[in-house]
Amino acid sequence: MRRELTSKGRATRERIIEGAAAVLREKGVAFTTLEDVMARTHTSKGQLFHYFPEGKDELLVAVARLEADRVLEDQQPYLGSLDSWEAWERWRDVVIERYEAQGDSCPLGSLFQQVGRSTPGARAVVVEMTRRWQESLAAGVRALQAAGRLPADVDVDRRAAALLAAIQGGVSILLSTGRSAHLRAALDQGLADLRRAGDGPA
Amino acid sequence: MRRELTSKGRATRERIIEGAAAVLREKGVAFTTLEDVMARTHTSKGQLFHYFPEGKDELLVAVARLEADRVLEDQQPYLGSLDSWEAWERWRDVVIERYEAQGDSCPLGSLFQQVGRSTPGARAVVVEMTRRWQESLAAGVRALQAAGRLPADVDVDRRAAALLAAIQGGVSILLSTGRSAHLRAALDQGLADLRRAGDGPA
DNA sequence: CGTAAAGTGGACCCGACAGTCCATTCAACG
DNA sequence: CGTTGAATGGACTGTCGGGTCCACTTTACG
Repeated sequence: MRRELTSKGRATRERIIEGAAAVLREKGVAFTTLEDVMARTHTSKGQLFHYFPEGKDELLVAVARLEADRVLEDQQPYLGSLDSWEAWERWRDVVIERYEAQGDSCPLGSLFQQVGRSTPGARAVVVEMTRRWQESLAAGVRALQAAGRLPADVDVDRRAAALLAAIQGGVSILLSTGRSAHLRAALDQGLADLRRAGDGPA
Repeated sequence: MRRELTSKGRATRERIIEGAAAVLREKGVAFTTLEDVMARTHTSKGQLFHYFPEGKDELLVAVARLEADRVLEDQQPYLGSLDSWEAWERWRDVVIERYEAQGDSCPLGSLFQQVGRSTPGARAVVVEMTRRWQESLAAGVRALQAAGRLPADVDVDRRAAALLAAIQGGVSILLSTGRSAHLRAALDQGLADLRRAGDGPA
């Protein structure tokens, strides 16, 4: 089903996705039109539909995929070695800083919220993304266990799921209220509790 | 600025808001048109703009306000007396059940996500709603303290904020993936941790 | 070269939908 | 009653924006 693309073609396609991602980050899914993307990427309607025959939805999915990869890749340096409490705290700071910097435009949050329900394939991207992110967190928890800083009976998956939910919830609230207090609280509390699971009883 | 409304007028206004809320719950903000609302409520364009001169946005804010009240009112029986662990668990079950039943249509979530950013007054509604909800949770935590089931040095506000974020995050993930596992995990874990803060060190 | 396929530009179409306007009906009240 | 303002109905407008189409240009390749 994939058309052949020359190197020029691939470049243009890339440019469109990147540009669309930028526009989406600035204006949000709801207020972004194809014309916006065209203006930003110096392309024409023809090209847009040449590279994304299914139209807007297909483009959005492509952007979602890009942003998803980017978010994870972005955190990889921190997510990759969560084997000490200091590492976890550094990670937490990065997450908070990142989202505060973005202010109230979350490339993924809004994208998922809006696109996730409309198209069928889009939801798959979201599910996959969630799975990968949670898996990274779970790996971090396991690293703590391996390092002997956390007892073996901690429910790793539940912890990871709860942490992911904490981030999402904090971001969600940040997006709609403009305040990051909840994100902070959720992560601080989540980490503190995880830590207590180590020091505490058990 | 408020026009005089006869009793008939007030009834119609109510009917419009209720009907709009129903439609929004079913179709989501993005896909709901004024025509949908008109059809559902047996009203005409004229009436819509008669009662909501600012147009769609004003109507959406009205609905958001209604739904916000409804959600809190709905949980009040449980939120109101969170002075035992059993009460907290009952509350958690109700929350999960409620959201699972709604499936992937959250009257508030999507409403806030979409409306919250567009209009200025809408954001205020969201902030207010967040504040009230968190306050209810905080009251519950304090009730636990008062009942001697939780040490006094627990950071009540942080706990409440984290719990709220957990709910929001869980719901957010439920909405975009269709799975409630994260909501469950977040609430279970949050409660377990709160409980441990009571039994545990300290 | 030449020709076929990929790439590019943009005019055009059309449905959807928010919002306007006015004519008509209804109800309160002196 | 009659008149005034609220309540209602719905035709109409304008715009926005996704999607189609086709003419034209560039690139790949024998």
